[in-house]
Amino acid sequence: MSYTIKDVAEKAGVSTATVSLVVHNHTRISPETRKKVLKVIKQLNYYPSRSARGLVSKSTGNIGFILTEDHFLKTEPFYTIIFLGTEFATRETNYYVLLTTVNSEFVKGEPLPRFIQEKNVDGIIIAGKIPLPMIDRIKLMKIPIVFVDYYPPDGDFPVVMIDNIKGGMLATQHLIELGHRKIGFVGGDLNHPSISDRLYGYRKALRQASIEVNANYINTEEQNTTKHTGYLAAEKLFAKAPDLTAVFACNDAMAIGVLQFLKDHNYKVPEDISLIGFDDIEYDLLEKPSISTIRVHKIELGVEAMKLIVNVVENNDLSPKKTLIPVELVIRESTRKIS
Amino acid sequence: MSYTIKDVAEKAGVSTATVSLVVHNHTRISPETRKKVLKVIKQLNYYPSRSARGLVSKSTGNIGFILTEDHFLKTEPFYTIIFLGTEFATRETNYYVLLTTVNSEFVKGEPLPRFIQEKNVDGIIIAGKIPLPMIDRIKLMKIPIVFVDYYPPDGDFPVVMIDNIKGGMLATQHLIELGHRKIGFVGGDLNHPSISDRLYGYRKALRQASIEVNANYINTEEQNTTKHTGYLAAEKLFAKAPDLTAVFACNDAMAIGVLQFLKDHNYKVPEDISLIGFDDIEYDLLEKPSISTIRVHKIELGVEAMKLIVNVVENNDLSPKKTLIPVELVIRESTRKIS
DNA sequence: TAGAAACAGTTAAACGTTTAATCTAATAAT
DNA sequence: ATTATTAGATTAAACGTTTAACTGTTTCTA
Repeated sequence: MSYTIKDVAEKAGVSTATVSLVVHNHTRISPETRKKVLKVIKQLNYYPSRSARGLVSKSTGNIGFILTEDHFLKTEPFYTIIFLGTEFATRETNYYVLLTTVNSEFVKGEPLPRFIQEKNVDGIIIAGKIPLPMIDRIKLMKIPIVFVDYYPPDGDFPVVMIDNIKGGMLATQHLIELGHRKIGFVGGDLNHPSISDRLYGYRKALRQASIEVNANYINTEEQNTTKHTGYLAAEKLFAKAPDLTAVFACNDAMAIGVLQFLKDHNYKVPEDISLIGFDDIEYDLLEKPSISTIRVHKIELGVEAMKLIVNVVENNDLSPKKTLIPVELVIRESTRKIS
Repeated sequence: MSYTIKDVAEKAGVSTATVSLVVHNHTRISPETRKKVLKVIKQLNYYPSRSARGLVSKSTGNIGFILTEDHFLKTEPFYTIIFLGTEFATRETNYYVLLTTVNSEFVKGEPLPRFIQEKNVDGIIIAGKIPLPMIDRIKLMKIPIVFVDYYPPDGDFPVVMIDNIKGGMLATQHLIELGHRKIGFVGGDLNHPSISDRLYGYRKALRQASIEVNANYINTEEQNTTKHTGYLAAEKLFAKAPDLTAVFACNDAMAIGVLQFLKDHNYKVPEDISLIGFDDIEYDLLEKPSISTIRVHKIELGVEAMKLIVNVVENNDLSPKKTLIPVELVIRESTRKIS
């Protein structure tokens, strides 16, 4: 076994309490004693036992990370990168992240994730949309929660969001600056704040440029945001509005579907139609033309979520903070000046 | 706070020891007592405290999962799915998975992942290739290890591997059955057992079909297996062997690179050249033609790895087991009968 | 110079389990 | 009828920390 606090105490000629105080940077310890103890700690390569610590402090040192299986398995890595961000952030802290996926349909009475049942987490990060009834159940457990890239309509939790409105505006303004006036919007589930905000940004940019918002230019019938639904949405959109010169898709996956539709129907991108997406999924397997997009710093979403939940857990700071992660326009090959 | 073993004991009118024995399915308890206790446990929704348990049993209940950052961020989800598999498998057990990424270059003296330093895991799963010096350092910590989709040249650890030889043979045989005789192989780092085994399978299939193995048909100069290196490898391959009618790429990412090269050079797939990959990355964003491949059950790789490490941890079963996960041929649009 | 205050460290209880050792009562063996 | 065995339950120590309360010095204050 490893060394314990007792070993350190003996070797340093102090009590275990002193060692503990040194480990916790308590002020009641003289510099010399601190130095002496720290030296022994280093010598023995001592690390406090999490179990012992947890037992007395009634905390686990774990943060739970919940997302739906769909989101995890999604072909473009988005939420997994956010998860990686939380993992990065834990390195600055004393926490560990426990990931679990949940079903996107929550059957009433279904058990909650094991780490919640067993109360083996001090706090929870929920990434992306998960079923509302599940959120209600989790709330009952009285474990602090922060949301990332989603939040439920009611209840005010700390939240980390992409600056979606700004992103929607940037994308639309980019197209406007290129001379486009007939700009389509392809979106998914408007109950998702990320998507409705992107649409809001689109509208706002148009209004600011004194361009009328045309309902025929907007398709938000699809519930999911995949290549496939992007294709379908593009079909409907161009059936209604064949005069479009540009399309803003609410994420890259849909943009790729739109692109496919355009290729299949002999529109040239960007010659005939300009196309812009959102998310900047880092996927080098894609073909030409590369798609202009709004870059989202996924790692940072995770990092901020972790910082937020740690703050809640440690300082019991329940003020429902909302952190916005900035976005940036990335111009690639799929957008160009209107001809 | 939650209820403790004491609460259960009191309410059931027994000692805490009895409750503990019931929880552990010990035989020394009469059926009536067991029933009584279980009822109270359910009533109070009691779960034993991990910390308390860990303290006395000197175990953490955690399994560490290590992979390189490159592998995590890899654009095609492969190792992340394996990780998800381990998470699935934990649901049947009492363990939790702690993931950490490490740098693919290990600088001597660099600290090990935190969960190793702090001894906060009972066992470790290492996924994919990681630096050998790091493995040596980890070995010193005397924590059980299993490898998945990679194993170091020396040392015999329990290991979960894809049935790469079989896969290599299946892919090659498929091409042979379609009438191809001039079949190229595009590979990466031969120090990786997965890749060398796929090449071995390729050779074996050719020999079995009495087709001479032509060194010009094989390119394994690239170290990485990406779309980009696939493209480069295809360039070199076709420079040396312009008469090829089919290519077997050692993974799908490289296959996509090869496909790009072929498109750029006016080869039609599958009319002129048949192309097959390996891995079956589930990525619906790709374009036509869809690529035939060898399907790998990634979830199962993770599940088996978890089973293996739990077996090692709980039963101290150190026999270096090697589990092979079966593969299957998936025929899509990129392969067809030679014309 | 007495008493208060500040400083630096120690003592010991508590956290919630597990488990070896022990006890008790019932049953079996002689 | 006595002893041995067994089944079923309990007792109590141990695991490695944290921390409130305490002790003994030293330094300050009036």
